[in-house]
Amino acid sequence: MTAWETIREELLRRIRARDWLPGATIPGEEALAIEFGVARATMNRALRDLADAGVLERRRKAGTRVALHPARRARFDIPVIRLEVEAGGKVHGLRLLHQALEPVPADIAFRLRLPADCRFWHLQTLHLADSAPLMVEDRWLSPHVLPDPAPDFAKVSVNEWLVGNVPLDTGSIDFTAANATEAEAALLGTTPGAALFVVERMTWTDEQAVTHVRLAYAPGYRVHTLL
Amino acid sequence: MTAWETIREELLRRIRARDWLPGATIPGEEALAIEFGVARATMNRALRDLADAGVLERRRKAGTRVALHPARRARFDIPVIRLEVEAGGKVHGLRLLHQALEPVPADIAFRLRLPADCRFWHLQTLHLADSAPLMVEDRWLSPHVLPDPAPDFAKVSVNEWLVGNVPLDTGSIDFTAANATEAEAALLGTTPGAALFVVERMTWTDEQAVTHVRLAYAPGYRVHTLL
DNA sequence: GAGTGGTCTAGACCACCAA
DNA sequence: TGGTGGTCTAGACCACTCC
Repeated sequence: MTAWETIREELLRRIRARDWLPGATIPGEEALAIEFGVARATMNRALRDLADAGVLERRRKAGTRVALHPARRARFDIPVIRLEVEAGGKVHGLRLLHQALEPVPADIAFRLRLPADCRFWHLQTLHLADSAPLMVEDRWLSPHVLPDPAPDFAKVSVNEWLVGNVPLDTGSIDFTAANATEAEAALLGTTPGAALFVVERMTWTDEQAVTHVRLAYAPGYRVHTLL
Repeated sequence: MTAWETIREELLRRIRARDWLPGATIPGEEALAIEFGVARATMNRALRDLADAGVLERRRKAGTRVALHPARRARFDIPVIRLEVEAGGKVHGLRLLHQALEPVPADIAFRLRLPADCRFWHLQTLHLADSAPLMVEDRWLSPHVLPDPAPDFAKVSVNEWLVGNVPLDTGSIDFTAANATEAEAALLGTTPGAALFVVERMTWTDEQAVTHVRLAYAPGYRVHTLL
């Protein structure tokens, strides 16, 4: 355990032991550095780490306070389907179900900040784990990012091709739930109406929409994060 | 923009422009520090930030490499229901539906690492936004953490009482989807079988299980994160 | 063993913002 | 406008791990 980690644990202990109450101002960086016998930079590292985690709130002049609602932030690993499947000791499979240039539906065009009447590649793919259906991917992909002989998405997952070939910029991820349509249920081997965990990702590069993808997972799937 | 942030952006630009390919080793900290004309600590800050974000992978002796699957990690704010409701300009309401000491169900006891035949407080609460049902909370709470005159959970949300009064330690969050039971549907004003977004949190303090809570949100709810 | 990143120091200047 | 956190430097030693 390094010095700044040890200090961070001690600061956390004081907060959890309620030596420092939520909302209270704690001593300044310099005072704490002297108390713990370290350089200010080391104390800064510990304090900044707790501020990043949402445990402390820091402002110049105002000082450092204990957050009123601690542990408000967490990290999670964005699921990468192939790695997830292979981590479970299974083989990842793909089945490209549909690929065509089609007008982007209005709601998706709006969320991608696209003008009306855009045509994107519409791709539907079934992902398998050891031949068991795991997830249905419904993607709208800008034709402007594809090279002239387009890649064969029956062999390479669109996602993996993108991360390897298109410089991504900004993006967002949403998590929600949806009832399985009849088509989804048939593909995933479940019943229509079953609750599916849905991930929606959008990405832009250089202000240009690249892709919108909706991943609907078979029942039982869950995202797990430690605090 | 500070120096280390400027450097981070330039490093990101090189990665996205494919000057540095995924998997490739990039120059060492010291070499880059010289190139950018900054101290090694400043360069370290930029490189460490990208490694935290999952863009770079760093190992002693082996050097720094561009990650094969960039942007694999993201942060999100753990939803705090009352704040979320109030951020939407609405009033957060509570209705305590059930409170009793009951044996913990086997599956939850197992996940909380509890011995068999434990009795916890079982609390069911309906959360409202401007009197519209928003979320059903089903919680198992260790009786050991409550003071003798127990708090009135009809007035204070259990969650808010906990973060204010119990030193929390480790925990986990899961996201999944579930079909609404008849009881849930009635409470949330939807139909049985509707797909609900479900958050499950568990917390321990000092190796002792504190609580297991399952939050089932009304249809339409989503968690949103920027990348 | 040797090269790389990880940490730490003592000091300095700066940016922000509450008083 | 002064106090606080944010950043930066030049240098040092250490810890890990690949060779």
